[in-house]
Amino acid sequence: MEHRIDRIKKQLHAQSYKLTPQREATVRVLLEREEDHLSAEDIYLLVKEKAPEIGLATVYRTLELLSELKIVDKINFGDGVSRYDLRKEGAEHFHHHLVCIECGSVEEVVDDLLGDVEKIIENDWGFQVKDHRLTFHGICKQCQKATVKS
Amino acid sequence: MEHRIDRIKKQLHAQSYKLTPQREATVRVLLEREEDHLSAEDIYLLVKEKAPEIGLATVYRTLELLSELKIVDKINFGDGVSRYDLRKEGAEHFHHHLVCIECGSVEEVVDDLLGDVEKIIENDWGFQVKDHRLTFHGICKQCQKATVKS
DNA sequence: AAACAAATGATAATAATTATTATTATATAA
DNA sequence: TTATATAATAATAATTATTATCATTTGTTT
Repeated sequence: MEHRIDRIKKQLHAQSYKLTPQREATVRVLLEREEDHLSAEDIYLLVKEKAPEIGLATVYRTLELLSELKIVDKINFGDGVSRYDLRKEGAEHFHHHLVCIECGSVEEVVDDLLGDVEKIIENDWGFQVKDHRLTFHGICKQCQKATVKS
Repeated sequence: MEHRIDRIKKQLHAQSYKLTPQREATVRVLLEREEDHLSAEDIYLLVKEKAPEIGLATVYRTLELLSELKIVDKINFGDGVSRYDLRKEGAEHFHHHLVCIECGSVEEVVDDLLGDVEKIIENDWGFQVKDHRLTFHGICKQCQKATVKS
């Protein structure tokens, strides 16, 4: 964990931003809850446990900054809320998501499955791909089992 | 166009909803501007030209209804606004989008490029895919040319 | 220590969306 | 056809997420 904090610190410094205590507390929450897809409000409440004096606006500002530096990805699953997701270390692209329409669970797919598709987009459409967002909506393993049973 | 209105009318009736004049006006706007990706506010203003007495809430309600019936897809490109996109006739899945990070233009990719990827998701993850959202962010043809010139 | 810039906290403002409510249109049953 | 239930609507209030403002604090440089 400290290693990753360090890396993020360097990424910030490279653009002459500092890792303030508030920013560090926010990053720590993101690291601890890496599997989750937290909203700004969620993150705010969790950061408050570590640093009760922090303001909501600071959390938003920090997330915005981390977003610009591609340290986190801002994603929206269709409810009106933005969620923030740490990029895996060294990952060039944003990972994919499987959203269950029954139970609302969100699973991450880290493999990049879009290599071929991106080639098609670049060759046939002349569109230079920089990043992607891919989300599948469907029924997760658990909910499939539940349906069979009932 | 009348043919497609008719189809939508039937889809509504099948769930015992009616195609009221307000709903029809909304659908007509969506059909006329099929290539665009309009926000609820955009649609409201356009519908008002046909039916000036319509209320914004009705447009929202209509779009919500059409969304549930999978007649339109609600999509969010990262600005805080939901956009509404008619499904192509007979299309099983939502089409893909190419969003230019320079000029903001949005291009549609109607071909379904995800067949193989969906198979992987179903086989390896045991996730039963019902629909997908795929958006590429990058630089469109026009902006690439512009960059070379300058 | 003085001066400057960056970052923060508190809170006001904004924008998108949803809820409420009274009214109107539509369909149904006597 | 008229009475009655139901669905849909317009207007607008309320809510929610996010952004902007601004006074204060922190940290850095000279």
